[in-house]
Amino acid sequence: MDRVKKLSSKLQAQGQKMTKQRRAILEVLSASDKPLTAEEIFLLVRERKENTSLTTVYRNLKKLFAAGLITREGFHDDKAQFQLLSDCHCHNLICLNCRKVVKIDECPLSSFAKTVGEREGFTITEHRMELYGYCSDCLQRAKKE
Amino acid sequence: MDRVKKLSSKLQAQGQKMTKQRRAILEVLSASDKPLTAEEIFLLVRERKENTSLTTVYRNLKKLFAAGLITREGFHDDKAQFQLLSDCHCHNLICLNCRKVVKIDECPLSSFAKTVGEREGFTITEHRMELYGYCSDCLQRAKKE
DNA sequence: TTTCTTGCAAAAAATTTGCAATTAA
DNA sequence: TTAATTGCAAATTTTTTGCAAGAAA
Repeated sequence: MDRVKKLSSKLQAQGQKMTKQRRAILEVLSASDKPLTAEEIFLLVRERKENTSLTTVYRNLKKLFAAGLITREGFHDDKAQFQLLSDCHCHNLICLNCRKVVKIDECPLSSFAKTVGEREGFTITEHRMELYGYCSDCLQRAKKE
Repeated sequence: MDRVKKLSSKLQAQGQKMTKQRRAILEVLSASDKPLTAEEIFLLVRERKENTSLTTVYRNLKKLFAAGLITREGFHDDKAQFQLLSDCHCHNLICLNCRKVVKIDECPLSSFAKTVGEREGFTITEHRMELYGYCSDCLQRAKKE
């Protein structure tokens, strides 16, 4: 659980306390290979026999987001979904069927972003990129049906 | 308003009817240079003296999304935001302060996506990329303050 | 006509807030 | 000790649904 420790100190560096509930959220997110909704996180924390409430989960997700530790999106579904921001700069390849997430280490965007920023007069601070498609498992299953 | 017509026929091709309310939503989205929430769309449609209700806006956004005409995201804010899917394959550069959106025509990702897909055993059907930063106006204003 | 769509009111779901009690630093 | 955090209950906000009336093909 080295990763959770790193995140903890990042939080504490911002003057926030590390509580059982917070650690549990980070651990749940860290153990998940796909983005989770607030409610899913709440249930997973409970499964680990940690006390918490949905309210607390919401409040903490908000803080974690503001602190830049997690990502928030609602692209392919109705509810907001949260995910740890990986320490490496990397991107995701996401299966539209099973929502499996594969990390991609390469990033072809850094130089591209620089060029575009200069041309448009922007100071570019971040970017976001995801690839979507179907993983081999889901494709095979689809063929059999 | 050629763009709206194109979108209309795409909808009708799927067996849906073209109503005043639907056209108004498409026009509002088409005229906007940034993603809008359901409520903003509702208010803008009303400003155009078209009858509608929030319910109708929600129902139509859902259909438009399912039909692949619009995008939905909740990345930098709390509410879901909607935007027309541009007919050209292009990406956005978004100012984190004023939310201005600049279209970028180039896309360095097609060949990248293909390579990664083959390596990971995915059939990649779409991708998503956005650049975020601060536009020159916002930067200058920030300096003056 | 026939089927899809609208708008209202009401319901359900998601998210936030007030406040007293608890806990980490 | 003290400032941040929790959990409950209640409030708010966002989104969805049932149903009768209205509009498009």
